[in-house]
Amino acid sequence: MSPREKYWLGVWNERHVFEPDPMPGKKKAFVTVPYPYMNGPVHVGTAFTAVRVEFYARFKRMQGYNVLFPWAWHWTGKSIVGMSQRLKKGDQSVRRGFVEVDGVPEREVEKFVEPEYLASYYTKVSRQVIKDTGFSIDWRREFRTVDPAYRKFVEWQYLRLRELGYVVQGTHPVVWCPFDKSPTGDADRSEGEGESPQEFSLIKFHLGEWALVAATLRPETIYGATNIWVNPEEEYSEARVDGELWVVSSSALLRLSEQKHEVTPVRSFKGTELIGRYAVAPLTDKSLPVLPGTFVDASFGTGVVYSVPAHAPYDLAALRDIQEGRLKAGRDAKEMADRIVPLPIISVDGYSQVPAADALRGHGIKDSMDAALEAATKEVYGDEFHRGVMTSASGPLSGMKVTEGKAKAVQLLDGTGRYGRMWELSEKVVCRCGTRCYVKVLENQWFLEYSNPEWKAKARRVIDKAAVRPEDARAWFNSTIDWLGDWPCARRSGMGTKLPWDPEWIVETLSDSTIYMAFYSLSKYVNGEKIAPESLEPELLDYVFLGKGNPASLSKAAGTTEKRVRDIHEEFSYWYPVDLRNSAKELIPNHLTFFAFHHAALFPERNWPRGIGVNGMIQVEGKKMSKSKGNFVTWRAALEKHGADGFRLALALTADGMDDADWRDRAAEDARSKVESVIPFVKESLRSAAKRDADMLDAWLLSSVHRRIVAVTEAMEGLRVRRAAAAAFLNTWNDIRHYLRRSEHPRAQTLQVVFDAWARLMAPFAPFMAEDLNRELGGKGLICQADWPSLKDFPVDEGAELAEAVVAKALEDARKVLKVVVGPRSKLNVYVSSDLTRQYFYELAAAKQKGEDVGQVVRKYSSAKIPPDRVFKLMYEVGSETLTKLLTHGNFDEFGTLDAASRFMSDELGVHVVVQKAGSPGTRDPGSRAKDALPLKPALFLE
RNA sequence: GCGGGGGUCGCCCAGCCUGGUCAACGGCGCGAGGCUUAGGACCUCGUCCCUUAGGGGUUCGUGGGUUCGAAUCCCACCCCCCGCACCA
Repeated sequence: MSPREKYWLGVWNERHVFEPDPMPGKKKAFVTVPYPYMNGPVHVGTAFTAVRVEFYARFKRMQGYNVLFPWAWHWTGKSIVGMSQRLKKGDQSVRRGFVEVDGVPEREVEKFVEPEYLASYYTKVSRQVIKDTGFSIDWRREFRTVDPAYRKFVEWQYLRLRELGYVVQGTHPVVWCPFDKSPTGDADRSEGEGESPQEFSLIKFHLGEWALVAATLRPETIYGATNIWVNPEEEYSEARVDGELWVVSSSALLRLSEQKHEVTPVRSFKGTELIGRYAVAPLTDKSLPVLPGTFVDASFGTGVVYSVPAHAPYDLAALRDIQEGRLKAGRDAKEMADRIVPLPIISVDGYSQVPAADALRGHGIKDSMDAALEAATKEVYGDEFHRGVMTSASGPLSGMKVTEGKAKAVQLLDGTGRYGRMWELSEKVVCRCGTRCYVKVLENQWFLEYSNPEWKAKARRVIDKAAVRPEDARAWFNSTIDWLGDWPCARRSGMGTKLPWDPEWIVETLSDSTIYMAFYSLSKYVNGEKIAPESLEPELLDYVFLGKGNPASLSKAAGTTEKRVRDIHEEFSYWYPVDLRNSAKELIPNHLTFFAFHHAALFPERNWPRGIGVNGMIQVEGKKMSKSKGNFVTWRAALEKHGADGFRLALALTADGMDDADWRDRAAEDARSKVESVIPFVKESLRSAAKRDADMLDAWLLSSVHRRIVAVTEAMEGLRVRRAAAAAFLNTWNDIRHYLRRSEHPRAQTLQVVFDAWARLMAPFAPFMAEDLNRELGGKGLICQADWPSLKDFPVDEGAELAEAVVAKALEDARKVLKVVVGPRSKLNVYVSSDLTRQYFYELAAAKQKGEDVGQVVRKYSSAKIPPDRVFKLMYEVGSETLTKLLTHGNFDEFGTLDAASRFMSDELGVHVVVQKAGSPGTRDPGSRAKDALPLKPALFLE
């Protein structure tokens, strides 16, 4: 950190400039960003989202608002615990992540086996980097989501939600890790991302007194079944399942019992025992031989598969393995296999009668261990499912589409009593902890009932009433509200708050983060030890957040004063509702929508959020940022490399709205050098400035600054941060540069007021430099507490703007001419239009604009010898804005303007520029061009 | 598949809502010049094609349409990114 940065941080801190308390009567802005999850250090992505709120906070403060921007840390959840456990187990990749990516010293990593330590370490380093970046945060309100007071707050919230009937219990299949004893979401998996529980059909084949149970996704193919596969190497079990005697793989028993089936094992045996026996299929009553299939995975489904060689590439390949002797089978089994021919029951365009055979050929598959079988299977299943038709060989299904046949088959099978269901994953899923996952049916799971139509309607009204920035995001919110179903809001493991009425369950991490912005009012008192966490009983919180109950008796129960309790309620009432909550767009489908739902449920309408901001995701050098790709950029690393102001400005300039940002080192360096050259530029400019009266050019600069102030203000209100920063920094700078170049003697007083405004415009983005600049300019006090530039000090001067536009246009035309003309170029004659032409132009343009008869005007000025088309064309060319300015400033002195600028134009063009007025006596006009001059379009002639 | 956002002159990107001032802002890169002992930084000019007078031609994913006029409006299509849940 540079000494300058350190200095200003110290000043802001000493003067408590970012520690607001309620100021009744003063307008307020309460702005928030989701607390970051502390399983790692904050990174450039966190910064990109948070800095938008930081800019907005500083902007609003300068506009005279009492601004509260608080911060907190998310510890709730199982990821922190999971990482800690993996480290403990000796997982080197986790360790490397800590050390190499996050930059944690070895001696600290040792202590990360304690999850709380891990989180507290990252909290410590993250807090410091946010402070060093100069965020205008009120740290008095900081908390962690595992703090006792916060737990009390979450308990209160869930008690009230349950009373409202929004928390309900239900049963649900989940991907389950038996080691963690917890559902395993996508992020928790090392294998099998995107897999979710699928419902398989169970079909029972009679084998003596047993039901040999096969699992399938294609029950309609029962009509094409030719045999049954079991893996001779695997262990199978006889067991009583839901009152019947089943035979399935031993591993399937566990899964069945986890899926609410009543399972009592009887005995187990090797798969070989089943080989060569016959089992009877339902519906067709065919006796099918049981054959050895080494491709059968016992830990998938029931470990029993019925074979449909016409339509399943695996089955056909395995059958041929036996028939052609690649797989050793017993003599009986071999004979049984030899008698089997594929039995087609589905026809598909583009395939022969036996699609499986086509697929084997097409993929060059030789045996049942071929890796290409996976793809071949997908292909055949897909085509059959979408385009297949059941043939007459499929009995009652014949003529149906496959999709219909499937439903019909289920119905028929169910009627025989030889049908069941089982949840399964179609691909292998492995938990980060290394354990293979399966589907468990969770009972008595607690849900937030987001499917409730009344709740949905209310949430929708929250969004309708809120300002959503950018506006495009609103449609996404609305479709999310429609789509959202019940959300499991509690789980068994990880850090967090227990459900008060069912302490087996811990409130899930997204579900405890919905209305916590309200807690920032209270946390100030808790941190200041003005109220004890254990006294925060639900009734007291009802008063704090809802104004319900009697503060006198509540304060007594809480062991504090009535005034204290009233103060806390006042604090909440002052700051709430949230004026802006900003997050990255991937939080729309969950957090931000939950935020709307819960406010709708718990708070009266006046406390619903007023503003929601959404930004894009961040990429690094054009690629998605990830720890494994090695392009992970921590906030700390970026800050140290580019300095606080450079880092902030670079983030500001990288993207707007919901667009994804691209973090480029080069761009950040550029931003830094821009910030750093501001003050030298200002000093140098002031040194060469002169004391003189204001002229047209000074008026122009003030007018331009007026436009910039408007642009920055509007962009900031709309959270168009990139646009705002570009206008504040770059465009304003360009205006000043133009002024300096254009003016022979830049005026000190003009520069002083312009620089003063410029410093303020830049202050939200580059606060350190802005403070320095403010001091350099002799400003008293702190710029972060100064007023936003006032438009009154920068009057619009259309005449001056018009004058500059005319000069710029003349220069542009002259450059074009100089570019194409070869030949003499020592002198450029510029002819301003004559009074007659000018009068003609004005009247014609005015007539055209008003839609009046132009012919009359043309006839009146026929002596000007200018075709009206030229005038109309020019009108378009200059644009309605400039044209209107011209027509309303009838006394605009074009000749005077250009004549005064002739020296400047000579310098710019490198030729001597002579400005003359057409029609005045003694005009030198060797090319006889003067007559062609029009207002805003002087004629040119090069000699 | 469903939902959301996008495809602009080498690259990044503005413009699109409210059609004409759009060959199209700004930044990067590149070229020329200035400054400097030199380099860097900084400043100026140029950077679709053609053009010996400010002009012309062809462009804004593709194909149609509306209009005197379309990057901007309408329709169809193609392509890219993101989300799709027990997870922060």
